[in-house]
Amino acid sequence: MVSKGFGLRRRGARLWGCFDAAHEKGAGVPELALVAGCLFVNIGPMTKRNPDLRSDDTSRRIAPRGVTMEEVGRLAGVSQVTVSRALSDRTKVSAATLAKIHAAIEATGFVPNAIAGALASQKSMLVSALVPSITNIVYAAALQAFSDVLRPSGYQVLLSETGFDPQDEESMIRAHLSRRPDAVVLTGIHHTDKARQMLRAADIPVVEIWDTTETPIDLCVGFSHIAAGQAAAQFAVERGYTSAVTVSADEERALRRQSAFAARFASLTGSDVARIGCAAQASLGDGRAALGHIVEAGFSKGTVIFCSSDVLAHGILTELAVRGLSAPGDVAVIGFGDQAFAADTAPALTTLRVDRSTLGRVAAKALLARFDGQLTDERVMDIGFEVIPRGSA
Amino acid sequence: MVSKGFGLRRRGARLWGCFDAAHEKGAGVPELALVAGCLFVNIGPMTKRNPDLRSDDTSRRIAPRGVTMEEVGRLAGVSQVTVSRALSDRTKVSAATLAKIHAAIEATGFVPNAIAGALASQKSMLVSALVPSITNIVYAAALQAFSDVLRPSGYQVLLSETGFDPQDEESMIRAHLSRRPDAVVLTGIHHTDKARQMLRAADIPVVEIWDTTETPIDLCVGFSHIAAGQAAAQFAVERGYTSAVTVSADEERALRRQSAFAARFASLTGSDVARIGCAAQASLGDGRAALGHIVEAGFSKGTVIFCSSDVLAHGILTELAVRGLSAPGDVAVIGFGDQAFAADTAPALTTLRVDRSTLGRVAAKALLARFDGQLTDERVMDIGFEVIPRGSA
DNA sequence: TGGCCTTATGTATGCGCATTCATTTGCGTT
DNA sequence: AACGCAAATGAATGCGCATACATAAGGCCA
Repeated sequence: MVSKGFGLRRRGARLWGCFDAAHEKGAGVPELALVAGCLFVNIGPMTKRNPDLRSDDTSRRIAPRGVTMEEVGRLAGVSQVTVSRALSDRTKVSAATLAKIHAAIEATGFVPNAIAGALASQKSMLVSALVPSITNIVYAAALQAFSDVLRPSGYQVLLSETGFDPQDEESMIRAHLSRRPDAVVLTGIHHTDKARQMLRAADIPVVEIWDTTETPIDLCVGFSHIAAGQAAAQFAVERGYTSAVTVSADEERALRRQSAFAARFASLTGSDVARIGCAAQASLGDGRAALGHIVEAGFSKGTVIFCSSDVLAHGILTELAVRGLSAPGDVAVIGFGDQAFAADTAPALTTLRVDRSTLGRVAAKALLARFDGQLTDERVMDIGFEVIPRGSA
Repeated sequence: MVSKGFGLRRRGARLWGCFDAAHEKGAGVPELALVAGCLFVNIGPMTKRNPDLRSDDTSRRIAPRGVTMEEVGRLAGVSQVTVSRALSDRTKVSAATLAKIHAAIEATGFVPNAIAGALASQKSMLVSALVPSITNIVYAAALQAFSDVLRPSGYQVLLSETGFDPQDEESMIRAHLSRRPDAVVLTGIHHTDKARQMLRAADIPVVEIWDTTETPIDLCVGFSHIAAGQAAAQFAVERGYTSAVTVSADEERALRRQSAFAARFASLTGSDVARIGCAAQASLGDGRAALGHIVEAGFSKGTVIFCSSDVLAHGILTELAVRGLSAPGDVAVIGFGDQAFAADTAPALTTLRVDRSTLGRVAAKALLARFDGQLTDERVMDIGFEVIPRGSA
């Protein structure tokens, strides 16, 4: 089935133009190159600090270090503080000084050391985000919006995948907290007790996203999966479908939607709702296979299939076409998420839209408000969802 | 088209079980709670350091700080160094001491401050990664594998999106370098001069991924997009197709594959290859539209369509079905990427596979080797690709 | 002219940890 | 008993920056 060999494999590098960083360190900046070239011998630990020698106390320095504010200041004829001030608020130094400092920065290629800044100021300008999977478009899209809102304010997002296991999440939380983020974003509302305890002790804003709860750790931005499942059932009944099957990924929130759909549909129509499950990361193939099961089990006229994701629904549509069936004529299909492709399937997919960008944006803005000292009484933000009726149901 | 209102919007939070972190700070740890509760008055700057008072020099401290090694040590009856040692290498302290330290850590909820550690050790244990888009599955998948390999060694990945503009990438690089990462991963081989200069000055490993080049900044892991395009053309010709159209996203690497395909196909068959373009983030709808253009322009028997991504190819297949045409009977379709759904389309998609996980893994292992002091002569690693013949061509 | 405020800059300090060197203790050896 | 050595621990130091406070130089008004 597979033909190999078109690609080159493990070709050794040809080192044309090869660059050796160590040799060019400080190039173009004679003053610094000189310093960098020095080799200081170990003169032993100083038994007391001698202020007069402080700036020359380079004992034990063997390897050249990066450019510091100290060096930039020396070049500009000012002290380290002035450089710091020039960078944090240009109005705090005179125009002439600012110009000299910028020139020195340009000449040295100075890049501020945010680690030192964070240690001194107790602000890391880092926000931790933990999601089950970055390859899942729904989390990635929310994070994209989240980062885009935070970035202009100088925050960077430290991202990690937790999988779907709270225990793994706990150890990731610990790792993240060691970096002293200014806030933490978690996916979902189920976390270990230990995790909640560590987060409380960290005493920083925490946002739980993708769900709502009456008992948030701190802030919460999401929507009700139960309401979503119920809304889909309501919609299906209003459209006149009298029988339903659910296909769901094995993932907590998806299962909650599935159950809510099934319960509401059953209570409205009196008919039992069959359930089909598949992996947590459901694929197009899973959807196709699910329809296979449904067809083989036999289904009545007027059946609707509620899927936990648009990908599964797309698989259902694909398999329907392959079998010469069509939606909604033979069976109706409802997806979830309103992913980019949902409007372009054939037929176009009826689905529930959750605005992932809004989710990320709202979470980010809530954090910025907190950083800004604003105390909101609104701790749980429900971004809702919409039923998007298209051709498939 | 859209029915709204099923979701609850902006519901105010009910603050049951509301938690106020500030009030519980240090709860369960009397010793620390006591310290945390103290309010130190400003006694002015010390004119000289008094070693005897050092540990009590908490002047100006108003807000309680986090637990430190110092405090853990105090509780365990040892010094800060010993705590540090216990955490970095448990064999460096006695078993009894280790136990006391662990007990103290447990009691205080101590989480090491990686910022301070990074400043002291000049190792941030952070690797920067810059990709055009995290919502693009191909980058996300590679990053997933990349992180998974680095994590066991204690490294975290700091991720940012650059879009497709080298200028934006440059400013992101600057922001990342300020965090003093231990390595940087970039997408592609086109970067601004300033960016290359900053990276050289940083004097850390740099990996360029998703492409190959004769002149890497440092390391390079990817494959040849030109070879890929040529391989697809070769395959198409071998399959007997005599006419070709290319559909490509407006993105540098995709365009390079397109050009290589077109050139090789033309040289092998003597026929001109038409080109259709679409947005950088090509969608299913773009693929459908592209087939619309192709059909309306008219196409001959034996035509193959080479797409820059599987998504576009999927769109082509979708539109073919809608128009009552089929692949490869009416036109053949070749995708690129071998995404998860490619094997499950109808017909299954013939495509070029690039192992995204391998890409990420190889890049990560190359970095670990460098961190480990291994100097490789192999700076460019070509992970190749494979043509995956399925039903569509 | 003296006092006072403002602007611009410098000095001193410590954030929390890793690291280097010094010290102590315990034990075996001659 | 004196010595040597290893294991365990402590003291001192600084990483690079932000911050609090101190100081200097003008400008303004009474």
